[in-house]
Amino acid sequence: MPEPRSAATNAATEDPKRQKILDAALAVFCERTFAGCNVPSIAERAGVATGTIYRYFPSKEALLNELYRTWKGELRRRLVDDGLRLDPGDDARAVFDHWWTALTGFVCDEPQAFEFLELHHHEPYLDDDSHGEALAIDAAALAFVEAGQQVGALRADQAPAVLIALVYGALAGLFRAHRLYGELVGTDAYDQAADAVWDMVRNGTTPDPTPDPKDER
Amino acid sequence: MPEPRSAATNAATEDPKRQKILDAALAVFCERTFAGCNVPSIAERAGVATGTIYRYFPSKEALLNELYRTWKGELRRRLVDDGLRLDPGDDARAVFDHWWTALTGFVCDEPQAFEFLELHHHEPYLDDDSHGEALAIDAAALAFVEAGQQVGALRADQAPAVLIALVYGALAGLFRAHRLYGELVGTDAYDQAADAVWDMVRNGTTPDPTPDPKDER
Amino acid sequence: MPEPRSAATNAATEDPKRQKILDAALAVFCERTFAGCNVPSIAERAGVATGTIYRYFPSKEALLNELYRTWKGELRRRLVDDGLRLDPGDDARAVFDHWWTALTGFVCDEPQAFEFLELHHHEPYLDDDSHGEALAIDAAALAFVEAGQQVGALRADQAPAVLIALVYGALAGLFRAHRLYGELVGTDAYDQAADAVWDMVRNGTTPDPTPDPKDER
Amino acid sequence: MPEPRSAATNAATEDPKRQKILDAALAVFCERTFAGCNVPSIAERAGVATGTIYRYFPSKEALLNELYRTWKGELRRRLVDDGLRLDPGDDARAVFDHWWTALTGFVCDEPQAFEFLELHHHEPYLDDDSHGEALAIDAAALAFVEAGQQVGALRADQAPAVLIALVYGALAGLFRAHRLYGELVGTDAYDQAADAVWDMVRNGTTPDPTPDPKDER
DNA sequence: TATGAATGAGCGTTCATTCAT
DNA sequence: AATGAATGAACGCTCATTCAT
Repeated sequence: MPEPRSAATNAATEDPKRQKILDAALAVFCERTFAGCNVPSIAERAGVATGTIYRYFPSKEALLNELYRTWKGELRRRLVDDGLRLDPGDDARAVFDHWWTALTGFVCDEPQAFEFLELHHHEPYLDDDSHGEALAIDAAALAFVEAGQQVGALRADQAPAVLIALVYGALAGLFRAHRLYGELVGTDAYDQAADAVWDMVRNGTTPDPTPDPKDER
Repeated sequence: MPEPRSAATNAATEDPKRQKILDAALAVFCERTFAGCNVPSIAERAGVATGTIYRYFPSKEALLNELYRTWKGELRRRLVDDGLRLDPGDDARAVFDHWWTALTGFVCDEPQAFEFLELHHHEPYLDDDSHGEALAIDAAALAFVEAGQQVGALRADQAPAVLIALVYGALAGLFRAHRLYGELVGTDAYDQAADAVWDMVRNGTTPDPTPDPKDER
Repeated sequence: MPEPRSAATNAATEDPKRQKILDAALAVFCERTFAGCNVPSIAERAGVATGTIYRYFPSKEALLNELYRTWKGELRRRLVDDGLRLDPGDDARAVFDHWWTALTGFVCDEPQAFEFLELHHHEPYLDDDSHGEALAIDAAALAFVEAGQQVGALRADQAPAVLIALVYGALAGLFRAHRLYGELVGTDAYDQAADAVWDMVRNGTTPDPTPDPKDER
Repeated sequence: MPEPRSAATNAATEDPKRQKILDAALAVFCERTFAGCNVPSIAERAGVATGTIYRYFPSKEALLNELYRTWKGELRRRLVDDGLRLDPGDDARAVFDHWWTALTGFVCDEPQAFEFLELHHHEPYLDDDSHGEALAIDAAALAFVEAGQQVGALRADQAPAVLIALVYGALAGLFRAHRLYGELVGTDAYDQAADAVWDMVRNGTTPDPTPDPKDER
């Protein structure tokens, strides 16, 4: 069982200088995107010489992929590995809450990492390992949603992939609003939004009480 | 009902070669992002020589901004200008449907444009006009949501900006899933998702009947 | 005997549009130098389309050379051809005055042409014809100066080429000062300077009356 | 007497690679002018890669200005700073000799630098520092000439600026002849020409004995 | 091991020249 | 004959990467 400590505790990441470079790259990639920044700016942010970067990473692209793999992996760990500890008898809302908490926990603990992932998920520079990490999350989420639908806890009028996309998208939207309009959308908004997002995916929301509520049941 | 003619019908965009360059740039920016592509690749896609680009646009950056302004403007037109035609007496769900239809209509009619906007909303290269177009949409959406909350149609336990972020984010999530897993998430998913998204923002969803889990079934 | 009318009256230069291009090029070359300007700027100044320039001149370089040849030729005409009309019995100061007047006349009548010649005499783009025109002037001047030295009118302590260089250089210096500090150095300065320049080249200036003036005689 | 060490002994110019680039640029600017040459040709001449130029100078234009400022400054040093060491009691010819020697010394020691200055004094790319250096020389020369005129040593029938222009122009003319017809005009011509140039500016040349042409012989 | 100067391919952009109209 | 849009080689400059120190 993996240790749930920070992503920095990867096997490969014991070297503190290596970590400083990764942190600096994360920050710079967020500010200017992968293609929009240059390697010396990462080195400067890390407090090392440009050449030093190439002692730890074979290329700028490899740095991107390591970062992507690491943080997408950390997200997966929070979502999936901890998810396995859930009691199968837990009710649906508890399962949802677990997922939402894991998601928002990641976003609040590592906002830069989340922004980085959002910003670079479509880069043609990502390698198969990076994509694999993303797919692993999707697969786990899919299984949970399908189970939730089968027990009637989650609405069945949407494909599982759609529900996942809606939830993840809603979180990403919240995050973006938080970044842009920090004053209007505080970090507590993530918790408060749980109810609304749950209403989107749960089964049994009362339909619009338009003509005859009985028909709807 | 919005006219489905393309945003290309702008006054400034009658010149077909200019339009070919804009279309090519849209495609290339989507595939490789602004900073990740080079001008000759846009020229090649447009079927013109590199120098020709500069007869129509003063710089690569100007091309990005024209594209951003044009398409964000088209989205605003669909959302806001047509929105004004709504009868103020329309009920909340009808207003929501209008917005959702306008949003998904744009996404389905111009998927590349939507992807481009999603991909470049954070670029430091965007000028004031481009940002202004984005702010105009936000302002209009905010007004609608506040009105909806005041008449009790939209849930009041979330800040207006949060509701907007959740809805827009859900759509963007859907779109991304559609791009990645086209087979699982068809284009009809946009319409079907309307109910789920509406449940997220409307007022009056039955609270979870926590006391008695049996009802949940 | 050539007609002393303006240089524009060359055989090849009857076409007024051709002349407009030459005039525009002269102005633009003066302002920004040959290598520092572009062809469209010449066309704009001439009031023609860019392509039209190439109906009259095979290349930008050919335009430079035609201009150089034409104006250096005009200068030669003023200096040499008119010089032949001088009565061989004229005294030396009259000969000098003739040359100085021809030189300053050219500078005052065609300041832009003179500036152009000064600015481009060293260009590697000049062809043999252009250089030939320059050499023709030098040769004629050389003959006059040698004659002047032999009859004792011009100082013999300097090589003929040196005297020519000093006079021409003094004029060019005057011209440059006139351009830069127009207020301090008016156009009448050219005439006034004749005495000073003549004192530089004539024979028989009293040497410094240092010890014994008698010795000097 | 000025120290004949090169201007390269500037504080900012200790770095030998930087100096190699400056030297190469000087040579290439002389051969092809600023606008007529490209940066790779300078790099090749300096024996470095193109990119290396930009480690030492922010732009091609900055290279031009550094060169102009440096060499115009060196000329000023030779003319003005050493000029202050003159004994105020020195007679006018001695003052003139000092200036002429300083001028010709610079031309003979640094012919390329002089040619560069002559070739680029009119560039629109020169910055304020560069122009300032040129103005400093003019101002110093002006003061000396005005003083010379007031004590009656220099001719008063010409404006001070005119006398300066004539002398500097004569030197430049000599230099140009030396470059073009090296065989006819040797480097010793600079010294020999001092008498002639002095006769141009000093007071008290015998006026032409016009009354009796016989004396002229 | 760490540095940062050096490299040169590749970038965004310009411009002499061409050619369909 | 004249136009000016189009071309693409060449420009000034940047930057991922290398390597002598």
